[in-house]
Amino acid sequence: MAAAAKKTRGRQKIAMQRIVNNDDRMVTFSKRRSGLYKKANELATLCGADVALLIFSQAGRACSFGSPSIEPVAHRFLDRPGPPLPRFEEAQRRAKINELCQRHDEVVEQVDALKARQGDLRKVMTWRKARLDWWEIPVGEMNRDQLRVSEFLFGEVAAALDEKVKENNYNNNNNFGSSSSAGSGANPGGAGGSI
Amino acid sequence: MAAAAKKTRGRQKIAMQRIVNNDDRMVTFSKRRSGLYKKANELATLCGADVALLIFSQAGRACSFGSPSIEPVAHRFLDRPGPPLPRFEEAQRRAKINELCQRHDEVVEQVDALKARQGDLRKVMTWRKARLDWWEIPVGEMNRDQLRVSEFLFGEVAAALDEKVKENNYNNNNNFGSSSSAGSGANPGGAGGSI
DNA sequence: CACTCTATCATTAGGTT
DNA sequence: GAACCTAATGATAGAGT
Repeated sequence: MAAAAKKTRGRQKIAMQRIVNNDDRMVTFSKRRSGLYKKANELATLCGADVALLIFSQAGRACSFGSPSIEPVAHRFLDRPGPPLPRFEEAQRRAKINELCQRHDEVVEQVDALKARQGDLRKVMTWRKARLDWWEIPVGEMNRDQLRVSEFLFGEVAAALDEKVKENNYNNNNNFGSSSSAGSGANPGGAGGSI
Repeated sequence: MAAAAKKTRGRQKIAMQRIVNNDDRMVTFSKRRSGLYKKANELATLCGADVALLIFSQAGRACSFGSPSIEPVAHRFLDRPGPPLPRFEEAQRRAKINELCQRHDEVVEQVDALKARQGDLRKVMTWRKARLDWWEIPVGEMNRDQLRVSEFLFGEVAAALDEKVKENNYNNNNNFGSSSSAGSGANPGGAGGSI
């Protein structure tokens, strides 16, 4: 019988040298940067390591990834040898992030399971309702942990939103998941939110 | 003819959580660190980017990779000259935001797909559109309800925890937090453990 | 430890929408 | 750009040396 025509050529080997075509290079940069973040996060998660990753695109745009975060790790390296940093709060924060990531993965697994079973929407609705109820708890009735969660999350959200709004002033792309920084184009003077 | 016995089991999937066994964890650390270096180098080569990678093993050993080298890239990131932007906090905050938002969007995506498969596509689209609109509103102009919604959206992953633990009771047994983080079973009731 | 081997899993180049 | 797809390439877990 006739061989079925392949739909795509699949992944092709590329030479390990600068990609000449601008579009291809930018696409590859974006894809591989995400891949690098993922790998870095996996290393931190699996091995309990602290990882900081700084990237400057060829255009000069700064991107970063850090576990637990950029600054402590970077300074820990740059300031060596020096007085050891107090690590208690860092550990605390990192534990939060890590557990959040772990639980996120569990959520993904659960969702996959639900998809596989096809048709148990009730659980999802229950799940979402429960989440809503959680945030409906009056502040006065929150316990200490809940308050801490609220403060932490909302502080981050507010900051991120603020940054995002600035970006939207000159860029239609308001995808919140983008890891791009504000970039130099938005703030010629450098006074803005660019890293 | 008789099938030859397989010599090895090949690569096996592992859970994305801290590797408990010390030897395995160290081996994985070494292997993946090398892999990360290679990936970072490929990103720098293919895309002409400057990359700095700092790693502290759990034992506190410092490792680094840099293209062209560590210190210039790191300082370029940490020491922004001139403009009044010595805000390291922003950098670390952004790193966390990016990571969390990417993961958040992934989960949202899963839920969207699930709902769409149920035939409720219209609601999903409406919801997503509304969600996009939120980002257009400056934080300072948000009313309390909008802030609460933003908080909810961002905290979706974290807030799912409790329900997730419950669901695990009849699906499969997950034991995360085997090391540093708080155990899951310890706080079944309500947002108890830290994020 | 570092390196090999191999089967398997994960990532991604190149398209398409 | 981002999301999705497919077919390859690439990375690596586990075991052995």
